[in-house]
Amino acid sequence: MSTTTDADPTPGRRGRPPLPATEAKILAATREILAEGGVRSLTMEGVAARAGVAKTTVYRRYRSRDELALAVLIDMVRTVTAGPEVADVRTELVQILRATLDVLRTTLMGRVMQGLVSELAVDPHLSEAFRDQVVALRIEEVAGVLARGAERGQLRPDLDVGLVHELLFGPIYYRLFLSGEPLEPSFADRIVDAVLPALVGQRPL
Amino acid sequence: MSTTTDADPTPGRRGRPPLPATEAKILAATREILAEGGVRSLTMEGVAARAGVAKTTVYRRYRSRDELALAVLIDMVRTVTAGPEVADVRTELVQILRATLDVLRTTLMGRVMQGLVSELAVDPHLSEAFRDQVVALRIEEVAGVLARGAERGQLRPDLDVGLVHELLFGPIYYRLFLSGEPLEPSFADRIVDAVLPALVGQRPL
Amino acid sequence: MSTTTDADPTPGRRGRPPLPATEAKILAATREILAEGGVRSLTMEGVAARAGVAKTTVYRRYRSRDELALAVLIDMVRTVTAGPEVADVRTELVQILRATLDVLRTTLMGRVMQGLVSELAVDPHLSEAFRDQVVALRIEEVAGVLARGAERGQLRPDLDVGLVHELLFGPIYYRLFLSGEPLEPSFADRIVDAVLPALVGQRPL
Amino acid sequence: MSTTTDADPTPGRRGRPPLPATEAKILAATREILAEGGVRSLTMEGVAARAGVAKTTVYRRYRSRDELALAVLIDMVRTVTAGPEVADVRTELVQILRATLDVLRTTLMGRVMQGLVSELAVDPHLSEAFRDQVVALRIEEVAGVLARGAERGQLRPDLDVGLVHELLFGPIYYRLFLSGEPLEPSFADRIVDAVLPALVGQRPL
DNA sequence: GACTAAGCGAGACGGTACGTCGCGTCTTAAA
DNA sequence: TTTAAGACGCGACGTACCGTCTCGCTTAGTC
Repeated sequence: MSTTTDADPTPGRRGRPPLPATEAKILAATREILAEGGVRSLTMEGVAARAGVAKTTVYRRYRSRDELALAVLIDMVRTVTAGPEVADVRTELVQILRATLDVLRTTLMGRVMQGLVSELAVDPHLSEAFRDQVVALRIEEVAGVLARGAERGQLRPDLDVGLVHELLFGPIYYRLFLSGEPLEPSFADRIVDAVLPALVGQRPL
Repeated sequence: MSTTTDADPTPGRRGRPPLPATEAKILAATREILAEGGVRSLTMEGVAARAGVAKTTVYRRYRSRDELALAVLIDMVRTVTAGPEVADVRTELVQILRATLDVLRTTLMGRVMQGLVSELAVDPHLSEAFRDQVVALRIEEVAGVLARGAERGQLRPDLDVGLVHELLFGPIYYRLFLSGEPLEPSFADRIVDAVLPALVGQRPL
Repeated sequence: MSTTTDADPTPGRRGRPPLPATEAKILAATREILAEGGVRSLTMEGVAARAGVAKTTVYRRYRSRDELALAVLIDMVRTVTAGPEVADVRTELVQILRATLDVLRTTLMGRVMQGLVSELAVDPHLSEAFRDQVVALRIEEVAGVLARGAERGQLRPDLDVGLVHELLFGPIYYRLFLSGEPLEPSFADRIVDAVLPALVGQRPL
Repeated sequence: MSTTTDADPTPGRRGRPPLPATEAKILAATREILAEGGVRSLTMEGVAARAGVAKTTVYRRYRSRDELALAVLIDMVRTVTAGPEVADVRTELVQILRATLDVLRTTLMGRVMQGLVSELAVDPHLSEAFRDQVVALRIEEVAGVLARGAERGQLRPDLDVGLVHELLFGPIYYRLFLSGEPLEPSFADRIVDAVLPALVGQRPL
């Protein structure tokens, strides 16, 4: 007998449930198109065709091109795993930035971000989703490092996590979006070295 | 991408000369549309209609939507004037960043940049133009400050201008594009305070 | 195309029987939509929504939009009652035509016919049902009049009922479908007066 | 020198004039589709594809499916020529009706009419165009016959042309739309024979 | 009283066509 | 030669309905 007290997921749901295969086909098609031609070539029509799915089915799940692209992006973020915890603040920060640089340089993530950033900057709904599901993770990591650093007495205890996060990641995205400089791993070290002195100093940040 | 209004003195030219008024009408219409609906609503067709000009006329001057937007953007950058030269490195840097923050916050520049950044990141032709005509100016300013600071012995002499520039401006554009935090003037101080220690320290940047 | 509400006495039937209320709700919704927007706006989806019924439920009863419209039409025809039998051929014919004019002018019947005629003309299945259940009734009436008139010696005995029926009703539907002239009651008199001389004359019709 | 007083056809016209070839291709494609599958299968998309023309180009000329079908229909009506003028009323009327029957039976006209009639009955814009460009011609013919007949003393002089026209053509369209009886040529004779007595008699019609 | 077949709601799904927007090119007449 | 005007082929948009198909629930009759 089943345990009748188990919560039935969405109990009153009616109607035919969405096929999980369809979802997967759409995301796969989107990823392929993105890889081949970038965000410029991403169209709802193209995705539907490539996925072997009706246009209406795509629209039923993603109300816009951007929402779809964001879904793929978030899907990819899941795979990014945090590095091991070490005792040294500098090493930890470098690890975090390097992981970000690696993802942006070696996966679709960079191209998708480039194509998505204009929408992200303009559409509040989209940017909220992005911040909640992507940025928040990175901030958490930085917050953890700062907290541990402060405990050990290596860092000032009154640091503004948001600001530190902006100082660390800002240059990376600046390169991705505007300067076009390569996102080489050593960039992580240079950023951390530039910001770290301020994190230990006396003058309030 | 001709944005000059100078008279072209080509002697052997025949036929009707381009009306200078037309150029102005197009740029004005573009600016208005940009202000009202952002880059999303900027279309060649709309610009032509609003300017009371034929579509072909717009195309004759700007080969694409992006080229047109960039022309407006560059047109606006001209108006940004450098602050006065002072003896203090920190003050100079803060002045530079604050000027950038002011322009992005109070003029169309911010919205235009948000709308344009995806194109800028993707189109080499466009990004080159942007870097040559916009970024280069800012780097020059920073380079000047660093040089004077080194002369006075306030700064290390071996600094990488490009890197410093990225550290300073990165966080600002990060806010503009991704985090959505306000571009308040005090942000300039906080950035400079965070980076400055590294510019005077012993460890190589 | 079951339009009967009679209890189906099939003995071996199992499962839940159709709710009679559902049938009524669907027909009512159809009539309303027809009245408001004509046949153009009649959609299965709309009917289901308006009736508060699932699309599948509508399809289970009426396999197409036209079948549904025809059901409503036939439902309405039932209400048309024949006039009293009188001794005068002319009066009887006028009565018949006038009843038709009245129904077409004052009820939904006219609009429904206008919307349905294209389907009626093209779909053999549909037109057969229409002729059997609607036209046949009118022909019967005319046949009765002609027979009684012949018995009394008022009319030629060799008349072609089908032809007479076409001569009488043709002009009415011509107005309804093509000329747009009003279907006023006096039109009945004028038609009968035009056709009657031929029904009594010597020359074979 | 040109005669400056000559009326220049649409003198102030600007822009590229519509290609006549395009018009022809669209109408040809429409005719083909109509012939193959009837009005049911007539779609703007299909017409555009078959004509090798952009959908927008079709819409630029015909704002709806019905307008397009009507254009083809009117185009076909042009080709119907009147029979020779003879001294006998009956012969003339039979000629007219027979011509109509022939066109409806042997050309696309019948099928198009069947498909179009629902729209014709409902859309005032459409029905007006149809009456002005198609029905009016037939009424003119009938009017001519009646007038000449009255001059010769063969017909009553006070006949209502509109009514006579409805009596003559009503039965034909009744067959086309509702009864499904064949439109054989002899039907013309039977109609005329049925109506003619009333046109010469004493009782006012 | 349990089983079972149908009615029924809901909604996913693959489709077709819709009518519109904007693109970038072209052809024309006027300035 | 520039300009205004507008036709044109094209690609994509987002929506409306279509008719079919699962689902899970409800409601009978039959065993």
